[in-house]
Amino acid sequence: MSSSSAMATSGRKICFNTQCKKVITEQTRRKGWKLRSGDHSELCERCFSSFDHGNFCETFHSDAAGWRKCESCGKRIHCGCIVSIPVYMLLDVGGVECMACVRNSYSAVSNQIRSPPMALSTQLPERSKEFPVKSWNQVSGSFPGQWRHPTNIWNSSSIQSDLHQRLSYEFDRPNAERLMAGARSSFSSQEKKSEDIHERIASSGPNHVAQDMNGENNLITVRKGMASDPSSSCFSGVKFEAHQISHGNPSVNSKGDSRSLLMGLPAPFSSINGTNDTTQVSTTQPKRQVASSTLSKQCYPNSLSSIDSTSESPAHMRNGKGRFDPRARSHLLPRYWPRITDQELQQISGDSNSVITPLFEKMLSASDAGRIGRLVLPKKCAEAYFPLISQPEGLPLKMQDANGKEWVFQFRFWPNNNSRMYVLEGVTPCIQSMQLQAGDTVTFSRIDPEGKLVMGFRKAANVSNNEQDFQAAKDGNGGSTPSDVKPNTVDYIAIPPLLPHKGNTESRNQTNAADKASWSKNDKSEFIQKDGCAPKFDIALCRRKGSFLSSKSKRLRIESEESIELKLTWEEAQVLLRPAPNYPSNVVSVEGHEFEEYKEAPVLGLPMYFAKNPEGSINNRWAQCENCLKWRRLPLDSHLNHRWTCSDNKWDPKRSSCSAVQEISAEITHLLPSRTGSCKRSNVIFENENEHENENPGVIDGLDTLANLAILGEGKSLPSSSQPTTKHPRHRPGCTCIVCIQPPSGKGPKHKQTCDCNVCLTVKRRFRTLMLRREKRQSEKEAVISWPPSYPLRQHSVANISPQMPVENNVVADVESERKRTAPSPIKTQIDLNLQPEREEEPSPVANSVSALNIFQDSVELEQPKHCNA
DNA sequence: GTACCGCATGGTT
DNA sequence: TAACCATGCGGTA
Repeated sequence: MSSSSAMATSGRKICFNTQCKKVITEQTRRKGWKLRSGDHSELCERCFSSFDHGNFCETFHSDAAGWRKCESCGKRIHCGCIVSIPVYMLLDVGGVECMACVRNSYSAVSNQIRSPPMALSTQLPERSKEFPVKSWNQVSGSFPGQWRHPTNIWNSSSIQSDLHQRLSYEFDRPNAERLMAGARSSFSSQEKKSEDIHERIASSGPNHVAQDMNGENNLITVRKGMASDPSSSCFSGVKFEAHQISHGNPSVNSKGDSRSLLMGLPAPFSSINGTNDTTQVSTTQPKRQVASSTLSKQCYPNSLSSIDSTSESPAHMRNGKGRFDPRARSHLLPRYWPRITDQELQQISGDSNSVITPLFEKMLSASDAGRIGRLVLPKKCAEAYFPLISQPEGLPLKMQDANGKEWVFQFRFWPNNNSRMYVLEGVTPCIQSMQLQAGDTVTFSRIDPEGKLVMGFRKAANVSNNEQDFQAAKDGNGGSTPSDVKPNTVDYIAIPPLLPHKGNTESRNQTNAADKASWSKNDKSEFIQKDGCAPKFDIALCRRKGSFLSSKSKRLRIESEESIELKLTWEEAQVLLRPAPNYPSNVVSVEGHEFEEYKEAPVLGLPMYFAKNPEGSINNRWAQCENCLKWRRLPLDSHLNHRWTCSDNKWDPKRSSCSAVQEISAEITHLLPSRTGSCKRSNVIFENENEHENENPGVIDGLDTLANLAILGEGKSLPSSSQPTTKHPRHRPGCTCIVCIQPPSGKGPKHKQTCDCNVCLTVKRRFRTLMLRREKRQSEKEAVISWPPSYPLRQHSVANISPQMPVENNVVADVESERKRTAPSPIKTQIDLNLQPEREEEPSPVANSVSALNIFQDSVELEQPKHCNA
């Protein structure tokens, strides 16, 4: 530049290309890339040709640094050079993409999402195919007087930023925050301003929505719509810009620069001018296109049927029968976005040539589907698509169902908090005819050109992958009532504890049990599993229900036998949680409760078992390969990795491969079936592998620890407080829970019958509950379980009694004998590891967490009565 | 006593 | 904090 300038006075310049230095004259110089000063580089013809063909950098900078490859096509891009700035885009996910690929990806999306009859598509020649990557030389014209890296403008990491800037330019609103406040809030805040627009739309009927959009006077309408909804359809913005452009200098907007054109005109509508050469506009097209592309995606994040999914693409995408109303969708909450499938559209449209415009959908709430016969309509939907009503009485609204049957509902509203609450009255017959219930979804569409409203439906149980519920769960309102969630209630229950985030056993228990407690206080009848579906483990649902159940809404409180069962399953699952490798867990004590805190998401591992021989002594350890699920016999003192597979079976080379057959053993054959079903393990001890990693091979859950210490005759010294405890798996040194505060079997002071210490109270209380449960279950189990056949449970239990322990401290597992006891002895019972007696019956989170844990522990312990020294 | 109507309340976003 | 909306609830037929 300097050299060029220096020679300017003489009328001769040298080529801006430092590797050229050719003298150029007025006749031979060509404008190259834009400089930071706003001027343009001046090139000789040869260099310009290279520049114009897009290979300038390859020609002159091939040895320079800063070369990268297009993530899509692999084409080399000189990202470290001002010359190449316009020819690539920084990807949000990292990396770069050449404009050709950007264009292609945009075209694919654009072709999918664009509604054919867009207003300006007829006004503007669609020249999106002319995507002159080579023409980036003209980008400079877009930024007079300032240096702006295009990527700063277009390649922001967030799509919203794209929109942000774009809208801020389009509407000349420097404070773009106003525009970018988000679809919801901004629309709300601007709603009053745009009310006139809405009134126009609403008063003119549903059809006029589209008409407005397509009308000649759409400039104001769209513009206001945009102003009212900054996140609104990119199409609106597009049209606005195109409109503006079509009526004026395409390169100059109201601000007097070309940014409006630059920002707003999407590729399909680009190159609209005839006066300026294509390249002048096209220099911004690539960026524009990307912005539009990403913007489009942003505008329709869940338009599964319209963009992302080919299988569910709406009919109009293929046969032109249906189309979405992008403007309208943009200002609706996502949960109301219509997601009508081909099938549904086909059903609605039949064989006619009508155009179906899905308007919105709504998941039926309990009250919607109830007998009241009122379907609450989302306000914005009602105002956008249904006729304007000024009186609360509203007006009758004809609606056709998917079968062509016509219904008449009363469309009305109630004044509510200075607003309106729109309802459709008289929907009960229709809903009943569709056999809809809470949780199902009704869809509203419009058939054009008749303008007929169509009400379709989608059964919740039929929703693929429960996306709909996800939406409802995510959005809260949509599926927040107990009956709403009927079809997937189990999912809702199962999820929260499964979230493998930083947490701990007890806190999870608390949460879990807290939910249970709250649910139990509510309507159990609402909780019915649809179609008798068994509870499922669904990770995807985990996520959504995690957020779902985090809600405090009492509407979500549900209880059922199924839920309890699933919670138990979760309780089991907790034991499978292991700290992530290299991230040992911390244990913190909060108000006397131990919390295991994972620094990283814990790993779900498979359990290990200690198999006992008929005499009750542990003779083998079994672990399950996490790949092939085969059981392998391990030494008792084996130390396992966090994720144990057959290949880790160094103790048995023959079975150190998943291909090796599983060892046939009576232990394992009895072990395996015991893992499934509601019956808990029989004669196996469930061990948390994590505990083993503490190098305590004998560590077994809770009382198992104590019992087996006795069984194994470990009259060893007590673990010091500084040593890893051998107590409850979830306990660590410093734990003050009831288990940890008491001495191991045979140690410490003995408790008298009248002792009312915390431990004894716990035992008393716990025993009562336990025995009731045991009594209930024992009859079932005795009919099924006979391990070992020659050693009935009672004998086995007795066999487990440590000779070290005082008789009165032993647990006698004989249910019959226990049943006869009216007052449980504090010294002839089992210990509830974490129970706080004074809270057990309270529906507090803590109490319930304890209960939840105990249920699981009980289930484990039921056939494994153990000793305690209370 | 029941069903309906209309508004109020409060949870959720 | 405001808006939305699911549902509760009192009044009335």
